[in-house]
Amino acid sequence: MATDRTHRPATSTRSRGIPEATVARLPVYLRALTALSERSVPTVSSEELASAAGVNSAKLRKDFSYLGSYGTRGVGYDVEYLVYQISRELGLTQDWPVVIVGIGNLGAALANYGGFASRGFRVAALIDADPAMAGRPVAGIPVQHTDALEKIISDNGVSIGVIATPAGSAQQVCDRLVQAGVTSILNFAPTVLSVPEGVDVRKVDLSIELQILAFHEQRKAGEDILPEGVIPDDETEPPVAPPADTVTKRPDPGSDGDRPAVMPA
Amino acid sequence: MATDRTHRPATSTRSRGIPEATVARLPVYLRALTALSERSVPTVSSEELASAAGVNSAKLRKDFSYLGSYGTRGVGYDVEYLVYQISRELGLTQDWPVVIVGIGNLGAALANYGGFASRGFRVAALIDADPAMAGRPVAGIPVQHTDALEKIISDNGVSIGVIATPAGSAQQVCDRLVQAGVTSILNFAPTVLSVPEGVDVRKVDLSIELQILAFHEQRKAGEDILPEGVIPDDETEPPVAPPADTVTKRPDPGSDGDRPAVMPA
DNA sequence: ATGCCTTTGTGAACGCGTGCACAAAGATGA
DNA sequence: TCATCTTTGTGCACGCGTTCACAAAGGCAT
Repeated sequence: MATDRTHRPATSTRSRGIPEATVARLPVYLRALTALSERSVPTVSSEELASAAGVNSAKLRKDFSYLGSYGTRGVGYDVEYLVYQISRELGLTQDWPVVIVGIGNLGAALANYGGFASRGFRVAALIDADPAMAGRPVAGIPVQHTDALEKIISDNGVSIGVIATPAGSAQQVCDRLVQAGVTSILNFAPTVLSVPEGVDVRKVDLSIELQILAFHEQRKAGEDILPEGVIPDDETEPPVAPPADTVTKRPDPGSDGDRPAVMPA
Repeated sequence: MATDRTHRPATSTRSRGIPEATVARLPVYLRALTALSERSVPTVSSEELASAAGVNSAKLRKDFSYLGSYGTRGVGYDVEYLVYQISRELGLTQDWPVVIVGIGNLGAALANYGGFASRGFRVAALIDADPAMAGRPVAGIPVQHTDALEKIISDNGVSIGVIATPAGSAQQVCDRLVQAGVTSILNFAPTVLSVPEGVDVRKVDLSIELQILAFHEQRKAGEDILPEGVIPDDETEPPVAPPADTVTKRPDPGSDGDRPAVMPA
């Protein structure tokens, strides 16, 4: 999926003994547990919870073992207690003000997201470079101009920033965010961001996800046609020889890579 | 990033000898190469390209080695040729019709995404359960009602579906898509989808990404305060003892998990 | 033609993540 | 109190992914 394993913070250090892979699954467990909690289910076995979370029960038990021994043998896990423990471990018992930079289609959609507040995330501000957007309310929050970025970060003690700008301005926005004190960034722009040590970046990229699906899709289609074991080394003819000293300019690959996964405007 | 490594198709089989981790990076390389191509750069070294893609050069070379020997020692890789080879490997030389189900904020934003066409992805249809949406054009494409889902899939030969509905209807939509012939799904709804063998699902979940960032953020903050090596076993007091036979109902965890990462309506 | 220089392609080692399988622990009932 | 049954917690082995380090290969200048 998107954020993928294919998605890791630059720092792959094992924080407090908890493996990165486990951290990535904790929110999934938490969601399943919250659902059980709302149904007033008192306890769950690792088997049941694993099934709800779509993972192996042994993996789930090992994941929980990194947090501590919160289960009761012969019974299972206390739902409420586990919800609290995971929330605490993830840092969701405190308030996290976030800013969203780039209020286009996607930025606006993110601003309207209802799942923020319930998890301790609060949209502190919406920021856009377009002066025409300034003052206009989106999801009940007035959009502010990029000029005020540093002040907003500072005044609200923001440490998490969401970038939903076009790719062209993403690095610049990123630099300003980091300079202003942001140390965690969720990037929706289709660019590789370079950040100093100590800053975490997670990337969400629709285009990449679709391309990965296309790869597997193509493979499936190929298996239907080709007999087992045959390797189709070259389905179609190559356009030009590999060691071509003449530069063969492509017609126009279509202007891509300049906008985030979802067009901001 | 989001698309994680935490996010892998159910089938972790090594397709045609290409590791899953490599497949996930190919789109990144492709983007960097496309940028070079537009600047008419004829060749790149593994070092340069790796830097642009934000990876280790040895990793990049090994990744490319799974595709074949497309480089020239002492020189580097021919940009145009490599663009073609990666595109072909990813299946981007053909047309991929996709449908988007759930035209809320996020669905609409996705529909407006400009990066589809340039990569061979074409929005074949927009589908929503709300009758009031039917016929209304979004991004120049008229929204169709869910009733026509099966016919749309069939008529257009769609094999890739994007789910941007609330969590509550995601599984149902998924089942219908799969039943109609879709074998790859990009899921934006905050739910674990269960699909039959042979169907790939990738998940994009804003809430999870933020929670992972919060974890690392909390860890950073803790390091500043606590001395090295000290393990804070219990920063705050637990709300209730772990083996509580009395079911302690939580006040209200906030209704979450019923809407996708971005509110659809 | 020959030697030097650059860069690829890959063998090998290492570390992380996963899954198996079982011992330990607690509940439950007689 | 004791036996039994259920479920957790984890030691261990395996496989994938990453990285190092270097030999092989090709270009280029003399």
